[in-house]
Amino acid sequence: MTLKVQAAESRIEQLCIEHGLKMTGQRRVIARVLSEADDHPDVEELYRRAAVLDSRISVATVYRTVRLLEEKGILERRDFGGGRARYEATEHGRHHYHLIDVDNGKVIEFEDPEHEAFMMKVADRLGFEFVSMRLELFGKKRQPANASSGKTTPRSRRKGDQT
Amino acid sequence: MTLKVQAAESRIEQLCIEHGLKMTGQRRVIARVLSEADDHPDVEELYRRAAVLDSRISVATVYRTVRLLEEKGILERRDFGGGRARYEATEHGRHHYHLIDVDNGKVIEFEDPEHEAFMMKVADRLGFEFVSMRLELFGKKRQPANASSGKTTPRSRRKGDQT
DNA sequence: TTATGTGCAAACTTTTTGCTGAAAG
DNA sequence: CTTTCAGCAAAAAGTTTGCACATAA
Repeated sequence: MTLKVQAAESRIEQLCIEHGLKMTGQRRVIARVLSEADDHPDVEELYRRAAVLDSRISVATVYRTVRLLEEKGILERRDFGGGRARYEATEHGRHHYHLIDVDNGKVIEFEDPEHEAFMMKVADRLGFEFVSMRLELFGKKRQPANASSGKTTPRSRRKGDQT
Repeated sequence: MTLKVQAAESRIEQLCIEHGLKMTGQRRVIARVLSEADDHPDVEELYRRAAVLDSRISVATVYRTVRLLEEKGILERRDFGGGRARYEATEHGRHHYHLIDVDNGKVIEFEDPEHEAFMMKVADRLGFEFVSMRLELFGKKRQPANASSGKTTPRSRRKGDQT
């Protein structure tokens, strides 16, 4: 009987294995960071989090891994405005979508259960096999009938967006 | 009576004027290029088209203009994968969406009349005022039951995508 | 006439890559 | 043992910006 000494494989690591990827220490760490993320980190942020678990990791590796996993369909790239790509694990069946607050870049997730099925039908009707989709909604927070409109509202594309 | 010698203002130029923008020669040209585009040009492409109409224009100006028009809500930025931002005029009411062929980057447009109304409701329910949305569907062309599977299929992100 | 826009080239930011040593299978 | 991966630093790609001149209103 083999004794399991290491922490169980993370969900993303599982998927990597299923896709036949060679599991290096670095990939395992990045996979774990991704599995534990419940937000939409960009490469910098993934790198930061990975470096905490294992400092002998480089940004280049994070870039290469993230690209690889995207090609395998394990990760999805998002663009919420802000100049850098952000990533989240692909969820099959239980898709969620994003509402981005244009004033501060904050991201709110929402669901629409019928949506994915509908999009698969659209793809099918156009002669395509569904691979993935993105739905991004941009909005401004509605003020709850409170007046002070002289706020310093950042308007242009900013670099450090949240969530 | 004033004689109109110049070509009529382009649709985008109209919008610029309505937004109180100073109309320089360059902006007029870019506005026209945008008005006449029925695809999703990136900055390079806009620059190329604009340079045909007026060669004393620079890429920097195209970047600045495109950014300005996006901030004014006249243009919308898209990311179809391929590393550069692509632009199209905002359409109010008659939104269309994009299906991207993951194998060759080609973009097909499709409509869904109920969709925008539904998204406005979602935004509203979450306490936001609808600003804009993006919907991108990625798919692989379904082979019409014809077998030859040994094709040289480009897989990674390529730089010169179509449409 | 004044505020704003433009061209140019340099700077910046994000992402990719060539090369050499390392490690997975 | 062979093939693929990682680190590093250099380069590429896309986009922004400072400055001096030009131009719209």
